[in-house]
Amino acid sequence: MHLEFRHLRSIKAIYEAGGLARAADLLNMTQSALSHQVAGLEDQAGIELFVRRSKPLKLSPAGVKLLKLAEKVLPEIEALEQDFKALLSGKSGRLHIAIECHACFEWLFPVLEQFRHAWPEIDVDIRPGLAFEALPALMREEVDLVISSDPETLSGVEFAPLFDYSPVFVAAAQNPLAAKAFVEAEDFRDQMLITYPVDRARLDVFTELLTPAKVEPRGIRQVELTSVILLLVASNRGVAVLPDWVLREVKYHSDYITRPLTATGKTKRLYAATRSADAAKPFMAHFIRLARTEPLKLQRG
Amino acid sequence: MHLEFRHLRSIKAIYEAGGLARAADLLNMTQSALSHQVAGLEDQAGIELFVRRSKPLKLSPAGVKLLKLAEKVLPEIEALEQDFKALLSGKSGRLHIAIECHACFEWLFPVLEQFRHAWPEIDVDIRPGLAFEALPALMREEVDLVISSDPETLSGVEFAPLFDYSPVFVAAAQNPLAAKAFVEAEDFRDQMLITYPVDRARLDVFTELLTPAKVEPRGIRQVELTSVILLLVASNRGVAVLPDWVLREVKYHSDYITRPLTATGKTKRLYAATRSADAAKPFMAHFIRLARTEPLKLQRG
DNA sequence: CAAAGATGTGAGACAAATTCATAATATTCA
DNA sequence: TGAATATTATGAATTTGTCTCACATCTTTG
Repeated sequence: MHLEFRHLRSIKAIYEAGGLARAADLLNMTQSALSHQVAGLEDQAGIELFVRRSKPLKLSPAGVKLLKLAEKVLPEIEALEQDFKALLSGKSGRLHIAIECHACFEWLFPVLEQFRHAWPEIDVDIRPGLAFEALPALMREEVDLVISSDPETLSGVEFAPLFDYSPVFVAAAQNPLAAKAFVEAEDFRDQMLITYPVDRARLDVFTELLTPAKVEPRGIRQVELTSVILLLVASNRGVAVLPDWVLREVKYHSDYITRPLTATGKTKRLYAATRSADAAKPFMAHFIRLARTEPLKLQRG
Repeated sequence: MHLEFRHLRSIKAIYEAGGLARAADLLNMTQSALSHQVAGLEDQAGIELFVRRSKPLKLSPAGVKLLKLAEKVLPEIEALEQDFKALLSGKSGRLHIAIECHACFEWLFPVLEQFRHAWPEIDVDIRPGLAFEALPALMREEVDLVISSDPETLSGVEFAPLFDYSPVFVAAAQNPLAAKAFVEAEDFRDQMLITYPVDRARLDVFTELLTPAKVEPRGIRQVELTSVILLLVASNRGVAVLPDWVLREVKYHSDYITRPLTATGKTKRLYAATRSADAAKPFMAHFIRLARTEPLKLQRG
């Protein structure tokens, strides 16, 4: 049976108009075409849709079923067209975010909470699966925004600066390094280092300090959750380097000490990467604005 | 936007097959045709349905919405086709019954109760609106079965005999006519006659007795409900003539007397009229079988 | 970087839907 | 009942749109 929407529209029109000729008018076609169409459909379905004994065509039982279907399905199509309009106008859309920096959860959640409030139609999601390369995924439209601290010049991708942060050393209060005003690469040589379970290239300790100085810590332990890292640090099972916004609560806690990396401290900048085509969209702009201002509040504590 | 089922099927196939070429196979057409179709649809909708940066075609947000629609709508079409098959095979169908004889409710309800049990798929209804001529309505397929006591030779319509019944006179026990062993036309001359509110031609009292004898009762009161008629009769506000199956409960009740019409009694036969095309359908045959046997149980009390 | 794999494009073949003109049929009203 | 009116059906010609074929273009992969 080769049913098409055209047929549903026709059935509905014939029912509502109460006759072929009037229905044909509604559908902007000739009465003849409608007659052919109905005949063809009845032929295909092998069942009569109308009772022809009386002249103003009347629906048969099968016709009634078809009409019911039409009345259920046709509105759904119109709804879809509305959805598409919303997508085009930018009220609706998708914002799937890939984060390269593991600790970004901390400030991203509050930002997303505010964002969802302002843009309820947008399909928001975070893809923490760092299993894939984020920027290629962005270009393949698998994700729509990438949080990264390494801007690249890439055609079709724009990097918007978000905010600066400092990777900060954190250790237990009883750790010998508490005596120092700041830490250097050499200080890690006899420390157990706790990191997120990601590649070294994405960990500030290594990119900013250890790799350039060719220093290897005594050991490395990979832990997924920020709160667990802090737990282990508190009991002096290791030390860690985390972004300042993560350490805001810990900073004045007596169990911990926090120290800058090197005498001057290190500063890094986070960026939001989006496809150029999306960059102009209002909801994207709004998200980036939020991601610029909200984390600052966290950093200030 | 000129969406068609074809497009829904295509979207679904492309999604499931994970690529144009494989999907085209599934749909029994060339990859090229599918490509054209998708391109055309995207053009119409003015929105891209697929992400083309990566080669095994991937759905865009709009495409996902379309897919969702497809997954909702396509099963409904298949369900419809099943419905049609059921209609054709005779498992499903419509049985709208027109009754010319008003008192038939009494035996029709029990019959329908049994019938609905056996044929739950059949759309059963009673059309008591005696405002219309039943047989023309049958031919126009507005109803599917007519209960009548006047068979006619009509092409395309078949009359199946159901059962015989007697129109029986009923009056209050204190009515003077209680003294008689049977009633005749003349006996009605000074009685208030209670009837259903239908044409005289459809009332047994008139067709069998009064009209041939040219007797007019003292008065006529039209009442819709059988139980109300019996109520009025009990309080001697009038007399009535009702089919025997209606009087089964009343027969041995001390408030009432029942008497045959004329010395020999009158006998009439009820018929079920159906369109010849429907007569062979199993559910019709079953209904008629029930309508032959069930009322007898009522008549016997 | 070349081969393999996948999608896009354009012209022509083909099928299906539509139109026009007109026939057939049903309904209405006198 | 029969003419007038309204409604649906039919057939041939035409238009529209879809599909196929052949080939170009682009991506991915080893």
